[in-house]
Amino acid sequence: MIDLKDLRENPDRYRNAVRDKCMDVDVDRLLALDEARRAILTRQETARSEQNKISKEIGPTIGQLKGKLKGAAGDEKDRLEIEIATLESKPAELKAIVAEEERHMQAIEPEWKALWLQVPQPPTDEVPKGKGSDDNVEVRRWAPAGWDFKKSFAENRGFKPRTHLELVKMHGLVDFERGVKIGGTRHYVMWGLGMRLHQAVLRYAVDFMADKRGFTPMGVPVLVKEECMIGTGFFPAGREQAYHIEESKRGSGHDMFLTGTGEVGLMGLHADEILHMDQLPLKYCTVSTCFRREAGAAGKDTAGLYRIHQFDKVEQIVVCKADDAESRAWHKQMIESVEMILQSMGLAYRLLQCCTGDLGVKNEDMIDIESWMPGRGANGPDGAPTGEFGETHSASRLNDFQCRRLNLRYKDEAGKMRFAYALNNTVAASPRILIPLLEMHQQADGSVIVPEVLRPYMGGIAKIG
RNA sequence: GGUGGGGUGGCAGAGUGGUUGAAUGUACCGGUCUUGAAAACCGGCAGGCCCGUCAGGGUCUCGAGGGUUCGAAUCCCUCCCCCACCGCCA
Repeated sequence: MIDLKDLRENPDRYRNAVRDKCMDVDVDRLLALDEARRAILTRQETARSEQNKISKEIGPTIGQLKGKLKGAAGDEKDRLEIEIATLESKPAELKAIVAEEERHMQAIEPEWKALWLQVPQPPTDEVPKGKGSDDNVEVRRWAPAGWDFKKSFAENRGFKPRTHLELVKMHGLVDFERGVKIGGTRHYVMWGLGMRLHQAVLRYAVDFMADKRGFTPMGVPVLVKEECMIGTGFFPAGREQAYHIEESKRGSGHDMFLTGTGEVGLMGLHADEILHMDQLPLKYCTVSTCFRREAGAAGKDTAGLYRIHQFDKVEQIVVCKADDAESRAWHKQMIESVEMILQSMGLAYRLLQCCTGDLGVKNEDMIDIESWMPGRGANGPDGAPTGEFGETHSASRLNDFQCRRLNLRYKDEAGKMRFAYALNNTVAASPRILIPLLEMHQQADGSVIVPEVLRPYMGGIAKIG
């Protein structure tokens, strides 16, 4: 969530942010509500102040009189009762004002809060303006030795590629039919070596982050409270995307939501905390099962492992000082980790600078990493797919947007309270990453070479099939 | 799931209707003393919001929400969480 004071002082900054991110938030309505709210607050507090003052003045007197009343009788008793009643009537008027303003407040506060939560983090200046993913700008690409992006798979490798769908079927790595039987559409069963490969990628990614990059591995809840979803910025916008467990409907407890990324649990860890400067930066990673309803994606990527309701993901987050240069440095480093992993697995990829229209509410800057998937895209003249990049990673800088919502602060050198800056980035999401992994390492006979870095996690198996 | 106990400042721990945003201890920060450290002593030490150029003022917060009252950390209701024991159990 954004800083309301900044909104008041620089409303255009946020009007532009809404426009550039192609969102629909009535910033001016929020400004009007905010002003009305402050006016109410002022009136209410003035009345309260008066009330407290009177209360302090007459309170002890009433106490004394009531004490006397206990032992009094006859005329004396009547006199005391009247005196007490007179004193007590004084604050009644003020109490009415407070209650009145409270009603006004309740009339506007829900809308005020709802709008506030929707105002997006403004993109940084260098983020290219654009409407959506088509306007993202390629930053650079990388391919393993012997792979030329300009050539087709067949030209590169000397044979027609199979899609990951064919490969997993051929080796019995994934069973889609039974997955659907058990869980419905967009479900699957990882089978045998398929499961081992899936686990190998995840284990490798966690170990890499822990051993080579100094990130602390964590296990965090994937079933979380609503405030965690709001705090991390996924709600209200992403409400339709999350599975909702309505425990409260059973008469007790609170509702819960299944997280779509480990980021939620990792960032929720220090919500409402004031960290000591030297605890920063926090460098955490986690592997967690991720759940996504894929609402609104009906009919899109229906086949295969690309778009599914449940998957596993190694995620990394950094919480650092409120410093732009530091945030950028961490962003670079986090992306570097991903590149090292992709390169070590021999996967071709490209980095995209996402345009304003492709950013979410919470980020000010985002780099997507897309891996080359030979089995995607339309069929070429040889009847084989021409291949296509598919998003496998996303690295965001959130400024203080998320920590502000989570109320995650630290005291800076000067002793000033500040909201920390946050970043997050996919390390490896599987089984989606298995698509390029299988397709890029397939051999003419359909067997698949297991990248060397994964073999220790596969019991030494070097080839599938 | 049952029964009982409990949620107060970084931690510990007072406080059961009225100058208590909260005693005291401890931790932490600054100072005195010391060659240095420790000890001792002195001082400081919650956050949000609103108003104000500043100085400062006001208001809210004692698990959360609601209620009673002129006034609530203190009384009532609902919920959440923690601890102990019993039952059940991956």
